[in-house]
Amino acid sequence: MAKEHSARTKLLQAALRVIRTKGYAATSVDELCETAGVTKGAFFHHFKSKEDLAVAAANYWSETTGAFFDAAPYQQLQDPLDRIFGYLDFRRMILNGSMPEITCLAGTMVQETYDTHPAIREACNASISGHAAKLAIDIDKAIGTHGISAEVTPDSLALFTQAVLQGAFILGKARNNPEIAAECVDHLRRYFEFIFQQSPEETRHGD
Amino acid sequence: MAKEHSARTKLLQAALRVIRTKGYAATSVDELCETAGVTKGAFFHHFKSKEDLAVAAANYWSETTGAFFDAAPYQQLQDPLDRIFGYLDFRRMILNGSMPEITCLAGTMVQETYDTHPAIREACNASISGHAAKLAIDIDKAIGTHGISAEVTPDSLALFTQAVLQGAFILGKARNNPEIAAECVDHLRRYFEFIFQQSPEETRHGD
DNA sequence: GACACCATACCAACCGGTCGGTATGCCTTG
DNA sequence: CAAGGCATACCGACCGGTTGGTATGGTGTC
Repeated sequence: MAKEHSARTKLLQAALRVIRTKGYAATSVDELCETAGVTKGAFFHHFKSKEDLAVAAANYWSETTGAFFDAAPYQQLQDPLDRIFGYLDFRRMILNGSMPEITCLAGTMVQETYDTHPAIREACNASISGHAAKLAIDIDKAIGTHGISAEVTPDSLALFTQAVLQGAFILGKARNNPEIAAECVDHLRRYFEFIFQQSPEETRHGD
Repeated sequence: MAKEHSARTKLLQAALRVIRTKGYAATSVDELCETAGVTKGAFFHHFKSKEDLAVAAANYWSETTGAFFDAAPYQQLQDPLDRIFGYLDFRRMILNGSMPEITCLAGTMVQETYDTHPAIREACNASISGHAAKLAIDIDKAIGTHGISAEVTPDSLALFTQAVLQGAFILGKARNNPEIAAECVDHLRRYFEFIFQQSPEETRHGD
């Protein structure tokens, strides 16, 4: 159904790049077609509307990023707590690049569509909440094996990590500098160290 | 220069409401005029372009929110650390309302304009970074009077609070529920408690 | 009468979406 | 295997409506 270099896939990849750069509303169908190197006819053959493309792009985003994190090296660690810190260090490490490359499509789109395009909102929510749910599993296990000092639920804490990341992207965009995003992840990591009562020296830090 | 019910002010207030609901690009000049109850002639008399309106709206946002937080009751507290927790509890308290009412104009606009409209990006950055700078002053004082366990800078920590808030808004929009935003502020408060070594019972909690 | 303030009429460019048509390949039937 | 039948993939001209922006003229106030 989804060959590698079909017009549909090229349009989805173009959508990731363009929408992350200028948002959903400012992205025109014509520009998408030009970036993908296909015609308008191809666009409306595969997607019944611009909104439909946005939903498909959010789902495509969920699939590709899901596979990306599933294949990350930290997933091989046995201890769930190690995987959590591995995840945080990994997220900090991949903050290298330009803003359109490192930001989240779902977070960008949902900002301007949550009230006007329910279908897009739901697809973006599935992407963000689904990603958090995977992390919540490890958090739950880590609480079971390592204990915890504060009363926090795995789901709430996992969603908080996504909030920090989304906010870090906004700060990075506003200041035109991804560095601040890395600092935010550092704070987030320190919060996890506090919660799981680890000294900062006990685990290796990103750089 | 800025009478209370002038066409200019009505347009700025309309911009806050509409742009926070559907974003900058999806907001048309016509809709802004209709919402404000003025004509297009008035719009282009006061603003030389749509982008100019956006910059003015971001500055208007900085002014009004700045005055709002300056007048908040927690500012009367003597201890800078009390003011910090007062700020966090206040931010949590004002998370009542619909998403367009409680979200940040600057954070919403900068997402879709950072790469294409430098003037808007800079105005949004001034709003967010300026707000953080005020908080950083109290953080700096609190570190001086109370000490601190981890090595964090006031600026970095203040910006982190803004990242959490911005991310909390995105989560709230994605899940169509402001409640998750409040939970994020709870986590943020706990992080501050860890950093300043306060037990959670020592200070009064929001509700 | 100069100026700020605003209303009305209008424009060219661009928008999302439609439509008639073509190229290709697979399946079926003889 | 030849031919018919049909589905998928794609093309690009075209459409009505909307866009940000302009041009011009009126009206109240100093």
